[in-house]
Amino acid sequence: MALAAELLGDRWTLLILREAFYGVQRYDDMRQDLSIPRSVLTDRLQKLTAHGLLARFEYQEVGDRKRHAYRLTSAGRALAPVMIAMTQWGERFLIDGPSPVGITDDRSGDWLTLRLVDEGGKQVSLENARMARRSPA
Amino acid sequence: MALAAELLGDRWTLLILREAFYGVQRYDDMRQDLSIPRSVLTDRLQKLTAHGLLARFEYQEVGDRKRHAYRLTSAGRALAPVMIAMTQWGERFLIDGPSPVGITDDRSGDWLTLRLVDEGGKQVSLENARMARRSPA
DNA sequence: CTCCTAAGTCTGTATTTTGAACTCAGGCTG
DNA sequence: CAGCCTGAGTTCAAAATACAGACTTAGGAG
Repeated sequence: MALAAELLGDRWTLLILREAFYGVQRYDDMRQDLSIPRSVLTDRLQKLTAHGLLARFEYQEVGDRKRHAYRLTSAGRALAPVMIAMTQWGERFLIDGPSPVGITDDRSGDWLTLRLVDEGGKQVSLENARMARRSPA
Repeated sequence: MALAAELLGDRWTLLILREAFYGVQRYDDMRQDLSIPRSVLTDRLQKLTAHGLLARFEYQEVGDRKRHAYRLTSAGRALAPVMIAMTQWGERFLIDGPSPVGITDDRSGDWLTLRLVDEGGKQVSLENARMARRSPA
């Protein structure tokens, strides 16, 4: 968790990843959406790429030259629960209502939420959750 | 989510909250655990308190004067899923193995994990999760 | 051969972080 | 009661980062 915090813990990285989740892949689109300074965007994209959360790829639109952009890797996509958890928290404690985007099941269309489940798959409330040290050496 | 990222998105805030989840309440204990500069710790504790994630309280050990320290509010505790999600992600992609702390159900002792569930409470895999805009205005 | 655009790099200034020293309140010790 | 100790800060200068804006580069279009 400390390592994850080190990687994600800065003002822009989480927002850049959110853009990536939204499907934004191009430098200038991110820059406009976020109003992020170019040098910082360049730096963060490089770091995220180096850590394997984003992959740089070339693309070419018809009648245009090759360009490159970024998309989430599987490691990047696996951060979805973090995003969802932050969104759900923000909805409850920051804006007191649903945010404009949510998560759905692409088969049923149901809205999805994150829950704690035990080893048998049963849902457990946060009230009953405790931190515990693994393998009490 | 952007608001949550703004609040949590810095190198130290998440680590301070983790300390709070571990039960660390005192300034100097946090400072030692994290090796965080005093001025930054003071600043972050103030911000977290101002935002209602931590509450400052007085305590007094026998034969000692009153001091104060910090503990999580309910809004702070509600961030647990974010911490858990980050920890689970780190376990899979950063350290490739279980981290030294996990979450248990305090009644059964079962280890708990975060899962996406649909409106009926059924678990859904991340593969089937899509971002969607709410109330297509 | 000049213009345009996406994706950068460069540069000088402003803000933040850092580490180290200093403060302050109160109990304890001699 | 003078000085010491400890937890919880504040203050300061130096270093690192972020910022805004100008500049660069590659290739297609006019």
